[in-house]
Amino acid sequence: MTPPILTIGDDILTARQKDVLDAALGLLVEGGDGLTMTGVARRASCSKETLYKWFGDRDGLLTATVQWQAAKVRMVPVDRERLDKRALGIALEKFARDLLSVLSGDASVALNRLAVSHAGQEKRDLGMIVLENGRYAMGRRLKPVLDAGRDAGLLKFEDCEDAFRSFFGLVVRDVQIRLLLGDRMKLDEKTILDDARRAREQFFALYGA
Amino acid sequence: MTPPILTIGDDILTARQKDVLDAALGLLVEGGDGLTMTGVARRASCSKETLYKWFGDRDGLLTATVQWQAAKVRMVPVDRERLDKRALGIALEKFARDLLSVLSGDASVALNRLAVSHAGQEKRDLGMIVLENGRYAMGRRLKPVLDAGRDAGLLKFEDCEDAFRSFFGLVVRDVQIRLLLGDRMKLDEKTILDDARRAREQFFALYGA
DNA sequence: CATCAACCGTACCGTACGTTACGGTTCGGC
DNA sequence: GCCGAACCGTAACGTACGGTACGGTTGATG
Repeated sequence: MTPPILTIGDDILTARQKDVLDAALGLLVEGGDGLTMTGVARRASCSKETLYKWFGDRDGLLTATVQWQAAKVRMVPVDRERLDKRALGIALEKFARDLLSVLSGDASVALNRLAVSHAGQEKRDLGMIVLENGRYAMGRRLKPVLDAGRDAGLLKFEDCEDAFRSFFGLVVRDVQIRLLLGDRMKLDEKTILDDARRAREQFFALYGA
Repeated sequence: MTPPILTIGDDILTARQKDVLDAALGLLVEGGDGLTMTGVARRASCSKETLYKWFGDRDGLLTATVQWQAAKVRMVPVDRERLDKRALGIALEKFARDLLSVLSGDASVALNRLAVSHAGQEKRDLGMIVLENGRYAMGRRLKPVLDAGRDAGLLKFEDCEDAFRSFFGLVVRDVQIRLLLGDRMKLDEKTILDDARRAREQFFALYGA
C-alpha cells in the first residue's frame, strides 16, 4: 500500500518536514500556548528561516499541521458486503466506537480548539479544513452504509444526510462540546463501548425498517 | 421581580459597568480580533485605567463579559403542572426550540469560541463558566421535567442524566460544532421548529413508556 | 578539493497589545 | 466655593512574537 501523500503547495512532504509538523502537533497538544514559530523551531531543531521557506507563514504552518494530523487519522472503512441486520449493526457500532475514540483524543481536542478559535476570522480557514476532514468526512464514509441498509430493507429514512446527523447526535451527544470547553470527563474503553452499543440500539429503534 | 444581580468580586454591577460589558460583547460578536483593552475602552468611551480598576486584568474583563451574557440568557422555565403526554411534549419541544435558538445565536457562537480557545490553559477557566451556564444549566433545567414525566408514567429511563444527554444529542446533533468551526449553515425559524418537533418525536420513541 | 545549495542557530526589527502612569475634567458632599 | 474621589483621554513602557537577515556548517556533486 502506498503511503498517504500530503502536499504543501505542489510538493509532497519530506520526512524532515513531517518531523517538523509532528513537533508542532506535540506543542499544540501540550497546550495552546507554546505553539509559536520559535517554539516549533526549537522543538524540531530547525531554523525559523526554514519554517518560513517551507510553510510561508504561521498560518501555512498551522494549516499544514492540521492536514498532517487529519491524514494520520484514517478510520478503517466499513464494508457493505453481506448486509444483514447483524452486519449492519456491527458496522454502525464500530463506526461509533471509532468516532468517539478519535473525538476524545488529545490531538482531536487540541486541533478542534485551534480551528474553532481561528474560525470567524477571514484568513485561511482552519475551521473548514477540520470540518472537511472531520464531520464531513464522517458523513461521506457512513452514508454508503446507510444507503446500503435502506436498499437491503433494513433501514427506513427519507434523507440520508438527516439520518446520519441523527446518528451523529446519538453517538456524540454532548461529549465533544464538553471536551472542547475543558470538561475533564472520563471516556474510558468501557464507556465508549457502552455508548456505541446504545447509539446503535437507539438508531435502529428510530430508523429500523 | 428583582433584576438579576451579577457580581464582580463582592460588588454588584453598576449600569455603567454593564455598558462596558455590552461594548465588549459587541466587539466579541463582531469578530474575535478587535476585542482588546484599547478596543473596549474606545467602544465604551471609558479609560483603560477604569477597566483595570473594575476588572483587574484582561482575563477578569473576559470573565465578567461571559457571565454578563450568561445572565442575559434566561430561558423561560418549564412548568411541571398538569403533566400529560401532550403537555410534556410541548415542554420538551419548547425547550428544544429555545436551545437551538440560543445555540445558533451570534453571541453564543462568539462566546463559545472564546471559551473553547481559552480552555486547556490554566488561567481563570472561561470554559468552565460557559459549561456551568450553558450545558450544565440546561441539564438542571430539564431534569425536573424528565423526572416528572417518569413519575407520571409517561417516560421510562434509568438514569435521568443519560436521558437528558440523549435528548441533547437529538436536538443539537452536529449543529453546534459546525457553527463553531465556521460552517455557514442556515438555521431559520422553520428549520428550528422542524428540528424541535423531530427531536421530541424521536425522544418519545426512545424513552416513551 | 572546489562549489553550491540547504539548513541551523542566533541576532535583529517592527508591531501589537497588556499594563501603568499622569494630567485634566466632572461631580457629589461639606 | 473647596476638596477629594472617580473617571476620561492619551502617552508611555515592557514584552511576546511574527517575520527577516546573516554567518557558519554540512553534505552532495563534479
